[in-house]
Amino acid sequence: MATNVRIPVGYDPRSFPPVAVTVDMVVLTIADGVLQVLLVERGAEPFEGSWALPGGFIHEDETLDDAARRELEEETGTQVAPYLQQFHTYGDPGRDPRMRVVTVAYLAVVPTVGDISAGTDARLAELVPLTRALKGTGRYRLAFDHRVILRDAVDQARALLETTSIATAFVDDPFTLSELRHVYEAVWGQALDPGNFRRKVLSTPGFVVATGRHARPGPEGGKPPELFHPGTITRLDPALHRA
Amino acid sequence: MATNVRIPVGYDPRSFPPVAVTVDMVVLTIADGVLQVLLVERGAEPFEGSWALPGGFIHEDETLDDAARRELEEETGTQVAPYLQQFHTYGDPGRDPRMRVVTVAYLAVVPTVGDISAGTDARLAELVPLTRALKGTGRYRLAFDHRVILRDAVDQARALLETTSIATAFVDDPFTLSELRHVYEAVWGQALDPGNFRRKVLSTPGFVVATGRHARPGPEGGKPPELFHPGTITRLDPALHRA
DNA sequence: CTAATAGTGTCTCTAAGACAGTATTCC
DNA sequence: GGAATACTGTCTTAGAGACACTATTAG
Repeated sequence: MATNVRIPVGYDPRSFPPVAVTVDMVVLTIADGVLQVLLVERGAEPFEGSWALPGGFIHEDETLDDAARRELEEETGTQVAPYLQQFHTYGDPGRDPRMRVVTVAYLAVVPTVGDISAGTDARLAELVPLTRALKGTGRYRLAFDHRVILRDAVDQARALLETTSIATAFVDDPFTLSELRHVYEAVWGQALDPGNFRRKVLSTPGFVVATGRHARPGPEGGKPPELFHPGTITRLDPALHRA
Repeated sequence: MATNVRIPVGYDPRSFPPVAVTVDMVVLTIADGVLQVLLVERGAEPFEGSWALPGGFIHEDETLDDAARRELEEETGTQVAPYLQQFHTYGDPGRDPRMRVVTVAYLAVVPTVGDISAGTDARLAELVPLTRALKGTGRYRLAFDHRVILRDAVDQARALLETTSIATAFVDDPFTLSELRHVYEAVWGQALDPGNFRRKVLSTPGFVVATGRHARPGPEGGKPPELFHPGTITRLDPALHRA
C-alpha cells in the first residue's frame, strides 16, 4: 500500500524501517487510601479481553510532552497534571504484534481523577488498585509489555518520593501533613512515624508552605490539622529516605 | 515517492505520520584527568561544519539496547561498555530539519576509548573535553539539540555517581581508591577529602572488593596503594552525597 | 633528608528513628 | 469522661566533614 512518506535528502529509506511512535501513560492517584492506576479496555483485536495503559500515536507538529498532555486530557478530562514526566522508552521488536512500535512512557500523578468516562474515546476506562493491576491474572490482564511498563513506573514513583516533591502532586491544594504522609504510606506500603515525618517535611525548606489556616477534624475527632500549600522546590534536600 | 510501508490491521495510516527513530549516544570517559565526550563530524549537509553525538537509525529486529550496543561498537570498537543505559527520549518536531526524528538517547561510560578511528564509518571522531563541547561555540559546535542532550546526560551522570556504582565504569579493573576518587572529582568538578572518601567507599558493602594486591606508586612516590575490583552491587546504600 | 601519596584516628555536627508527653477535637 | 488525631520534646545512634596523624614510597 502506498503512503505519503517522503524520503528526505541524505537518507536511505532502507535505513529507517516503518516505525510508529506512541506515548503511553501511567496515571497514578490515591483513592480509598490505596495506590491506583488508570487502565482502559480496548475492544478490538489483538486487545480482546485485555486492558492497556492509556496512550496513542504522536501527532505531527506536537512535542512528546504535548502528546502526553493531550492523551491525559482525552483520557481523564484533566487539563493539567501536577506531575507529568517521561521515564522510559520501550521498543523491543514484536512487543506489538502488528508492527514496530516505539513507546515513550510517561508517569502522570493526579490528586483525583475527575470523570473517567469523559474521555473522547468510547473505550471503557477504570481506576484499578495497583496490586490487582500488577497481578497479571484475573479481570485486569494487561496487553503487550504494559505490565513491565507499569512496574517500572511504580518503581520510579517510589524512588521519586525520596528525592523530589512529587508527593504533593497526589494531594489537593491545600493539604494536611497527614494527607501527605498517607501518600508516602500508600506508595511505599509502610507506616511512617507521624512526628518524625512532620519534622522532616518542615525541615526541608520549600517543600511545603504553611497557610496559617486549619482544617476541620475528621469524624473521629482530633486536633484540627494545619493546612499547607505545595512548595516551590522540586528537589528534596536532604532527601526523605525510606527505611 | 512510494515506499514499502505496510499498513497493519486496525491502524489508520494518518494516525502515524512518518517517523524515524534513532539511538544516539553520549559516550563519557576520563582522559588527562578531565571528563571527555566522544563526538563525530558529519560532512554532509545539514551537518556542515558541526559535530554530533554518535548514533544512527534502529534496525528491524533489534531492541533499543542492542542498537545502542551496535552503535557503540561501530563508533569506538568497544564491544562492551561497563555502563550503557537509556536516559531520555527527544522528539520535538523540527529538531532535525529533514524529517520527524525521535531519538532515544543513551549514556555510555567506558574506562578508555580504544582506537577511535576504528569505526566502520569514514566519519571523523574525536574525544573532546566536556567544557569545550558544552561551550557551543568554536570548533565543536553541536548539531540540532545535541547540546541539550549532552547537558542532560552529564546531569544524569553526576546524579548517578551519588546513588549507583557507575563510578567503577570509568576505571580499569583493578583500580585504586585514588583513581576512583579522581572520577568523582572530574565529574563533579570538586575536590574530595581522600580519607573520608576511602571510609565512605569501604563502608558501603559491595561497592568495591579488595584484591589484596598493591600497585606501584607513581613517579612522585608515595605509599603503594591497594588495588580493588568493582563490586557486585549497582545501588549505593548509603548514598555518596555531594557537598 | 623532603615531598608526595596512602591510609587511620578522632572530634564535631547533623539528621534519623524511637518513643514519651501535651493539645484539641468528636462522641 | 475516653478515644482519636495533631503536634512537641528528648534521647540515642549513624553518618558526614574537618583535620591531625602515621606509613611507605621516589628522588
